[in-house]
Amino acid sequence: MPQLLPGRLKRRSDFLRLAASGRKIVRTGFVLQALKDVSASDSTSVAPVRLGFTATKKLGNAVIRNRAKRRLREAARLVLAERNAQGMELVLIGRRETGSMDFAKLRQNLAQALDEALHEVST
RNA sequence: CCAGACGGUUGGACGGCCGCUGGCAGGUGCAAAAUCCUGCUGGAGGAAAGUCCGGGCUCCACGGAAAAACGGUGCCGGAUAACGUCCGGCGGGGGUGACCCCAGGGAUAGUGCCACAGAAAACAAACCGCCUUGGUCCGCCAAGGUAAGGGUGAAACGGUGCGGUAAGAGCGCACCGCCUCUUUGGUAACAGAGAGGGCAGGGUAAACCCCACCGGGAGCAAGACCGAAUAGGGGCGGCCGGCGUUGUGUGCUGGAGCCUGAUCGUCCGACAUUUAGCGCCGCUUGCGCGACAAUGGAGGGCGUGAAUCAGUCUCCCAAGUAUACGAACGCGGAGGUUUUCCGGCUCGCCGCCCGGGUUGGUUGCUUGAGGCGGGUGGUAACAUCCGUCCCAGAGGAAUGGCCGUCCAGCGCCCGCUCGCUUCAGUGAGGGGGGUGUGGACAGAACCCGGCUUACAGACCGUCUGGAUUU
Repeated sequence: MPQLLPGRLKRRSDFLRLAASGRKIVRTGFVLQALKDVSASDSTSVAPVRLGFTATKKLGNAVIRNRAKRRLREAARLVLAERNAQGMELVLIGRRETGSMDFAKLRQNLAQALDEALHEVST
């Protein structure tokens, strides 16, 4: 089946909703918040997975924050390509080690966390 | 070669796989837009940072200008769109020097302040002193003169020397400094020279202040356009609708008025009847005419004061009545709040149209005081001319993620050369081999000119001081 292109979460209200009621999974390199997209659950069309990224000022200056977001975005792109996460809303929050840790490890952690989140939501 | 001063350039290179975003071309679509696919091509900085100055641009305010207030700037000249920036000078200070630093207008407009110490901190005074005179119990005391010396301080009323004097003092003189005037050079800041003045005018304006000059405010989240759903606003049409009160419209009754008619009043009045009288006869109770008057009277004229009736029309809506109306209120009803009660809330429904406006979208948005190369003018900042180039435009915010090879740089090991020295070590050097490590500060957000701050290093040029060789 054709994988729909992932959409983006952009509004502050979306992030707050995920933070309040999403499933929260902490791993080295990131914090994952996942939630089933309620707005699209009853419709017949398949909803694309929606992604959001957060890097707070705690991480450092703009260069460090942007690098953390870019690495998370790339890891998510690779991990989501081999999974079906349709109808999910995901938020990835950068941590202090996101920009410097080994990328393969980051990708592996994300895959595990995502599988766990998918399992939890589906049951 | 060492040490240093100043200015400039640069801010790792190459490749592979996978992505993001702008543009162009082609394909997909009847076509436009959008989407998707393919190819080509562009895609962070010297500070993109801090947001400290100055401008462009946009909106708002404002009649022009000035003043006041507030804020800023502050030697002179130039550059510039402008600046608190830059360039060239001047003055002061530092350095052997190349060079560097300066918040550098006014203290003779006025007000204030100057801690501690010191006798005294700005207006003249005198703690220790020095000198003269007088006194003396020989310790010194009193009066006067003086400001050279001592002491305090960041700073003490020009400095040094000679003369002078009781001791002293710009008291006099010379030089230096200062002030005023004149003059020379310079656009000017200022510098030089001369004359005069015995010297006034302590510091602080990064205290108030004075003077000169500059400044309207807010910012691309400016501003402009398009505009979904929902709610709300306005208009039109259709449909349904309980009761009461009020309101509004309409009809009738009603009220008022004009006009007309009738009634009425008055006048005229044909005509009719009656009558005096007259005429005629056929002379019986016959026929004809018939004044005045009376009565009746068709009809006509006039009449407004009032009244009555009818009608048309107009006006009014106090009252009555009927009817219409989603206009108001109340009741009822319905909806919904899980159920019941109470309370509160909402209430025509449907359709169409209009306007405002939020999320959102488009625009502003990158061709500009533009970059590069060269010529000309200028000591320079810079100006100008010619040629050439188009060089990021995101929007929870693209310009990347991962990997490999290499180049600087740094560390370690092996070997080499030279020096020292107890045959074992130690120091220095260049560069050969191996190996590990490894690239700073930092991310455009409308755009420019600056300033400030951060920064691993690498390279180039000019100059200064020192050493060595010839």
